[in-house]
Amino acid sequence: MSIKDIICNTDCSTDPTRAKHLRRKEARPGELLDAALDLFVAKGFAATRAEEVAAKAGVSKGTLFLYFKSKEELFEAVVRENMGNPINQGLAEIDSFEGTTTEMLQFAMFAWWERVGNTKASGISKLVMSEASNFPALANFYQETVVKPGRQLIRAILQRGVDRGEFRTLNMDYAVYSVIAPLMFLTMWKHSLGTCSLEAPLDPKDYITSQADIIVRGILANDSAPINLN
Amino acid sequence: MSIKDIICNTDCSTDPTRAKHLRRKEARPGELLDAALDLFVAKGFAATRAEEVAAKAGVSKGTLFLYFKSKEELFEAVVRENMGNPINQGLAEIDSFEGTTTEMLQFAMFAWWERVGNTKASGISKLVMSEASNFPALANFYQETVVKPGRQLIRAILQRGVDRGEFRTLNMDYAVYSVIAPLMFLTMWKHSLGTCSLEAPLDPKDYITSQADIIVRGILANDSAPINLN
DNA sequence: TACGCTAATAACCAATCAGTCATTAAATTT
DNA sequence: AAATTTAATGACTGATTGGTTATTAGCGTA
Repeated sequence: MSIKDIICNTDCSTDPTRAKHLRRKEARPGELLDAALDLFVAKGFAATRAEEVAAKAGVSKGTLFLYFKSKEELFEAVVRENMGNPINQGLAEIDSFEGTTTEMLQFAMFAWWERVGNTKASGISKLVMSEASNFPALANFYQETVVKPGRQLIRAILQRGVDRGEFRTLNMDYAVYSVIAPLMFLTMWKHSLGTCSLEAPLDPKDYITSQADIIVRGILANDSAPINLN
Repeated sequence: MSIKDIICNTDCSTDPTRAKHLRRKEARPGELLDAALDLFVAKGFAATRAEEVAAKAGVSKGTLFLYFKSKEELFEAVVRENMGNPINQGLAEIDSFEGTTTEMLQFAMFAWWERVGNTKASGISKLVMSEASNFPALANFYQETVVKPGRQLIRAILQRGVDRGEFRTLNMDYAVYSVIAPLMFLTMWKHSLGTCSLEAPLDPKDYITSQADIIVRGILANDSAPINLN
C-alpha cells in the first residue's frame, strides 16, 4: 500500500484542497496522538509505520518527529495520554452512593462502558495487552495505574455488599475478576475479532446487562429476597 | 540485541558443542513452528525477526526459508498447526455425560484449562486477537473453526441445564459469554500482563473454581435445592 | 511591503531485515 | 573409498523505514 492510498482513507487529509504548510503548532500533537492511537490499536506498534501516522494526521513524517523524539516516545505518549483514570472518580462516588449494592455494581459496569469501553481510549487495553512484553516498563506502569486501582474499586463495591449482608462471603482475590473479565473481554473483542466478525455483533448494553445479571445472582446472599432484577 | 545473545537464551541451541550442518529434515519444521509460536505470541508478528525464530530453533535463517516460503506463511502455519480443535471432542462427550449440568459445566471449564489453557497452544488466542486486523482472513478462519464451535459447545451445555430444569431460562446469545469471557481473560492475562506482573499471580485452578462457582449460582433455577457446591 | 522567525516539508541517510544463492558438508549409494 | 545427492549454511541484496536536515513558506511585526 502506498502513502497515497493511505492518505485517501484518512481523517485529517481527506480534503485534497487543504493547503499544505499550514502552521498549527498547538493542534498537531493531539492530532498525531489521535491518529497514532487508532493505528497502534489496530495494527500494533511494529506494524505501524511512522509515515502512516503522519499521513493520517495530515502532516509529513518530518513533522511527526518534530513533536515526538522517536516512534517509541510517540507510543508511550499515546498510552499515557489515553490512560486517564476515571477509576479514581468512581472510587469517590462509592461513599455517596445511595441504593443497594446490586444497583451500585450495575451502575459501575455501565458507567465503565460509557466512560471507557465506548471510548477510543478503550483500545489502550488491547494495545497494552498485545505489546506488554515489548514494553515491560509501560506494562508495569499500566498495571499500577489502571489495573490495580480498578481491582481495588471492584473490591470495594463487593465488600460493601458483603458488609451489608447483600452478598455472600466471597474470596475477593478472585471474585473481582467476575466483573473485570467480562468487561475486558468486551474491549478485546471490540478491537480485534469483533472488527472482522461476520455475524451480528454483540450489543454492548445487552451484553453488560446479561453479565451483570448473572454475576449479581451468583454472589447474592443465600437468604436474599426473591430475585427480581429489572 | 545480537543474534549471539539470542542464541544464548535459546531452547534448541543452548548446547554450544552441538554440531552444525546436522541433517534433520523431518524434525526441522516442527521445531521451527515451536520456536515461532513462542516468539509470535510474546512479541507479535511484525516485531519477531525471522532470524530470531531460526536461532531459537537452532538453525540458520536460510534453513527457515527452506521449509517456509515466507514469514507470513510461517505465521499462518503456526496458527493453523496449534489451532487443533478439542472442542469437537468436547461436543462428543456431552451426550454421554452422567451427572448434573452444574458438574458438567465445571468439568468443561477445567477440561478446557488442561487441554488448551495450560498448553503452549493457548497463546494462539492472544496472537489471533492481537493480529486480527493484520490477518483478517486468518481471523475469520479462527472464528469459524474455534470461536463458533466453542460458543456452540457452551450453548449446548447451558441448554441441557435449562431443558432439565436445573438452570433458569437464559438469553443464550449472551449467557455463553459468562463462561467464555473468564477463560479468555485468563489466557490473555497469562500471555501478556501476567508475564510481567509484580504481585502473586492468580492461581488458574482457584480462578476457574471461583468463576465457575459464581456463574453456576448465577444461572441456577430459582427453585433449586439449597446451594452447596463442593 | 519587507523582514524575521519557525512550522512544515521532502529529499536524504543509515540501519534493519525478509528473502536469495553460491558454497559446504552430512548422509547415502555405488 | 569415491561419487552423488541434498540439507544446511552464511554472505549478500534490495526494499523498507526510522530518523535527519537543508529548504520552503506561513505568519506576525514594523
